[in-house]
Amino acid sequence: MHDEPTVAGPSGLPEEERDGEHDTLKYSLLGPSLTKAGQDAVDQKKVSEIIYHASKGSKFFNNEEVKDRTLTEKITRILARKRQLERLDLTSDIRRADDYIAELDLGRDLSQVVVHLDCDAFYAAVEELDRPELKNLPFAVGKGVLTTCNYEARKFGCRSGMASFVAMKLCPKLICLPLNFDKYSAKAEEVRAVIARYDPRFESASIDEAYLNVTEYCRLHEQTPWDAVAQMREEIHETTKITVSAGIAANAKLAKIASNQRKPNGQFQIAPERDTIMEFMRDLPTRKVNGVGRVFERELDAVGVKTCGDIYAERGLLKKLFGEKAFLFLIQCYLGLGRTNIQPAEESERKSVGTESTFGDLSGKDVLRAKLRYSADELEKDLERTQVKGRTLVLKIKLHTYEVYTRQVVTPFAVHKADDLYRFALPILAKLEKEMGDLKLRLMGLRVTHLVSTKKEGIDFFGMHARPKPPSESVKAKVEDEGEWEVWPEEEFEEAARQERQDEMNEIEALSQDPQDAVDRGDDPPAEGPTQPQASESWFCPICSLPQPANDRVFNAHIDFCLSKQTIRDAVKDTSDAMPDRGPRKDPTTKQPATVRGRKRKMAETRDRPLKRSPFTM
DNA sequence: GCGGATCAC
DNA sequence: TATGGTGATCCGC
Repeated sequence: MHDEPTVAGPSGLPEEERDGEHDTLKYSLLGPSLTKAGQDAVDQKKVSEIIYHASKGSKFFNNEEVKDRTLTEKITRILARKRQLERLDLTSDIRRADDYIAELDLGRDLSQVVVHLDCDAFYAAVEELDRPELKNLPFAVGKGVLTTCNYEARKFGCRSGMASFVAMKLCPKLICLPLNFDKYSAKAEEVRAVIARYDPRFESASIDEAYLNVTEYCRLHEQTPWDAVAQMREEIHETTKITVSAGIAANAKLAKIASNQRKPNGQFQIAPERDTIMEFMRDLPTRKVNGVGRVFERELDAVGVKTCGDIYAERGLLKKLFGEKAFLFLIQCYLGLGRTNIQPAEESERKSVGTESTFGDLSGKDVLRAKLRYSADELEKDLERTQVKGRTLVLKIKLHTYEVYTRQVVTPFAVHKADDLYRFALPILAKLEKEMGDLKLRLMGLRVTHLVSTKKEGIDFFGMHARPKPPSESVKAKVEDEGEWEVWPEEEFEEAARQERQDEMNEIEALSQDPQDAVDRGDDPPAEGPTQPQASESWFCPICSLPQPANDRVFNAHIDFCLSKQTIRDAVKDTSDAMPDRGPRKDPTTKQPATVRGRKRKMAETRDRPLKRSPFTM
């Protein structure tokens, strides 16, 4: 682990006394999965050196260096603030912290038995079932970057998230397999079928992790949690040939930590007693807690908090150093508190859908537009699967230097068609090109947020047709009291949706007769004088090619106005001129048939999709 | 609300 | 030679 004395990183010396300029960087380069199992017997110092020298000089490395320096500076500021605070009277902060601690401790719930299940090296384990000859060979899943690797490979220091070529330096015989998501999903379903017998309301945390509340199960079967979990693990292994590790505790946070203690193929219980829990947390490195990553670990380490027990001594400072949320989170770590309500993910919880892809360094306006078009096409597919559209569109780019930028626009209507995604994202890209000169990119991505459902019908697992959900109230109003189980007629739905979109366009047209009107409606304070386009500091609208003032709001207002003047077809034609080597596109107003396959995929995804929870809140 | 940063897996 | 994709949250502005 990282407390190996010879390894760089949070340990030993206080942040400011550490001499080796690259110690923190070397620690960082070890990757985010240090807490994962299988590394205990590995010489981390040696691994660190190999990674460091394999990476040195690369653009990736240079960017990591920059990030490391930035973090070091931030930590310097944190320490300065800490010294400043320590000269002040903190008794009231300490009292407030103590009040909060007392309140939480009083409400501590030890009545529930929560289990965290984690499949061991899941993707690798699934691959191994198909190819038993891999059993005792070091191998990994994932090209370019390892998604996971088996324990044989971990002996060499290989880890998930590691670049393949680095892993090959550590383990020249490493075999890298391509990903087979469908296979893993299918196997995950098998595992879930078993665990559902122990808690039908289990919660999928990811494809290979789940939380269960087995309180009821243990009561009904008069079984101890330990025995019930041992039996469940045995049953999972027998029926799926997959081994899982488990943590048993009074809440999700502790169960998660516990499941890491006896990996692989083991289980660990933290008794539901206050003193046992406090004792366990006292010596637990902060990094073991879900929500504390490499950065927060370093920051905490710098202020003298290495374990959860160390949090108490600094309780009067933490809020001012790290903010309210982090303070509350840390106090809960100190006390070993976490949520106890375990429940299945709900469909409605999704907040965004996006795609991104990495390619070799690319530049050139046309090439980048082709990439943007590709992103739009990919996103359209995902939006169809997930049955949503979004009112905000986010463009993400990563320069060849690994610097990341995101820019977003609020679209005049909720978008999901590739043509719309492309058209509304294009001005953002054009703007970035204006801002930063010709871009050389290694990644581009698109995401929509502020989602609106486009679900036409719900089909439950018995094939029954549930009441459809129209795209909005305005469309819904057009239909009389439809039956509870009636299917929304496809054509009528499409027509209504089309009409709604046209209405929205018309509304924009009406509101934007003069771009200045749109500007005036913005919530910027009124300018001193009317904003006139200034040729010297202007951008060019990618649609009408006229110069526009270099002001975000004005520019966006103009884009809205400009787009609203055009028919969709015109805009498509317009953009396709800048797009060589692309085949004919379908008419964007044409109805897309909802395929049976699409629906099946959607349902599978809905079940697979984990419920994302903030580790900072209960 | 936006953009950067962090985190999990 | 070469370092991922998806989604969420938090913070500072």
